[in-house]
Amino acid sequence: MEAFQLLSRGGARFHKQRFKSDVQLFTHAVTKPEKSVNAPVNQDSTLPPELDFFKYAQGGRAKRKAGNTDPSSSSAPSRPDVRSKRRKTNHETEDFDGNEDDGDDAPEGDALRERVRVTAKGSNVPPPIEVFDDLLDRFKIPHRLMSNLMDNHYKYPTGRRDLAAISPTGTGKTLSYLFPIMSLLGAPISSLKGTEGSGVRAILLAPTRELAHQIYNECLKLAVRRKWRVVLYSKATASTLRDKNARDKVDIVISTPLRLVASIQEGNLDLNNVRHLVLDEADRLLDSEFLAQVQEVISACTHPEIQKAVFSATLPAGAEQLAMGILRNPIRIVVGLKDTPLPLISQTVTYVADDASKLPSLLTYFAQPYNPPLLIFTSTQPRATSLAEELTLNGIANVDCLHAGMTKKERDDAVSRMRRGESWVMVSTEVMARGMDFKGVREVINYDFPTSVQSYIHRIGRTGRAGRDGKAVTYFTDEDAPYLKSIANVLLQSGSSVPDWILKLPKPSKLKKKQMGKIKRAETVNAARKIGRNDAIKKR
DNA sequence: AAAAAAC
Repeated sequence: MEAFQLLSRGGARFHKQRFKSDVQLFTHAVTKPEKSVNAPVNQDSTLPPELDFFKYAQGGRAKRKAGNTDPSSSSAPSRPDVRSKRRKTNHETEDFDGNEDDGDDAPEGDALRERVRVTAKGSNVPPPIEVFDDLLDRFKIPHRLMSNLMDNHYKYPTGRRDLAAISPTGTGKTLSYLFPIMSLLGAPISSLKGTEGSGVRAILLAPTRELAHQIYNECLKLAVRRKWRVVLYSKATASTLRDKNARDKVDIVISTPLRLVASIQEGNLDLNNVRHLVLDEADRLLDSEFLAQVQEVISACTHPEIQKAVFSATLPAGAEQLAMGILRNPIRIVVGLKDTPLPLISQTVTYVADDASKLPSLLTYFAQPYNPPLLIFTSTQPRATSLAEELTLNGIANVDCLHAGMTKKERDDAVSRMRRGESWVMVSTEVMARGMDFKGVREVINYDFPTSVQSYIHRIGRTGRAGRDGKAVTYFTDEDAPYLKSIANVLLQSGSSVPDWILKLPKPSKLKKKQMGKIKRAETVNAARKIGRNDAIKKR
């Protein structure tokens, strides 16, 4: 399977004239690299602003610890300061390796990858493309697909290669797998007269219904004016596909894992013709609650030529190991730095003492002018519901709520209101944390402290998308103290500043964390007793 | 370390 790389995607507005001049600039910079060596020009200035996801990176990137766990850095003889690496050209890097070449023999694409901070590993990694037109030269891209892409205002390709792709939030991962898949499938199965077997050829998995739906919408945009059958898998669509003839006309299925597993077990779905399997938000799909389901889907995909790909902005070591076990001879691509948010997002943390002080703080915030729409995260469903009610009672306009305890219709309606710009304040749980792309969101508030670094990175990644900047505020209480430092490190790595005293916090020992847990539990039990909820105690 | 999400 031919693999290729996309480099970056632009936002919603598209001016053909501007696009042209940007492309010329871009190409110029690549064909004459020696100029950029001598000239003290920041190479990044040749990037169109939408593409420069790291434009505010100066401060923070250098602070990343030398001993970071990113394996992509291990090939360097010593770890140079990130800031100087950023200005370093391909030539300089080679001198560093003792290579006397003037760079002309460097593997094609290395300079480009360096400039856009993409690292690629694996055998026979094809050179990246830098504009979509390069695809036409190197691959057989159906014309309709290409023109549908242009009609949808995609400006630049983004980092992608089949198999393991790690790229920050809002950098265009969805397109980077949809486009190659649709291109490689070539034509809808209904027009192929059996040459490609029968049955669905691509499965896209996502951890939430909302995300699956969003991927579906993106997919439909690329399928305009072609007879693709793209199915957003649900109870309803599953039942229309009980008939094998109907099933054989389907090209792409987008689903959450459990829905798919249910159909497989009922014998109402066969995945033996699947050529492309994508795990979006892979680390989430590979964590313990989803793992068995995902493995069942994978083992149902029996076609020998299947290409599997995992995508996420975060991939902790455990998840990566699982992923590597699933993938065959994978290429691993990292855009920017793994497990690090974009410097486009300016992050702050706010001390609020205890839970009771959170609402007053938030209301103070709302007393000042703010930039809707706003996304607020809470730790539980009831807290999301009650905070939304509380805000409405306090006169905040157009407050909405979304969590998985609501009905499908309620959830769908909430997302549509958000998409139409009718929600100004959306209070939500982890459901909204990953993948969701609401273009206008300029600010995220973590009302409740996130339960992991990954959760933090994904939550704040709802803003700062497609090259726009964003703001993220995180409330923390005394109880959150043991986890504060790990989040503070994330802020530092991505260019936001952190008060000194937080950095001086001792690294919490496992014992201390345990004690905090016990205190928390005791408090909860006491609170439950007070309101006579003994059932709540038993549950725990 | 822990809630949420998946049917």
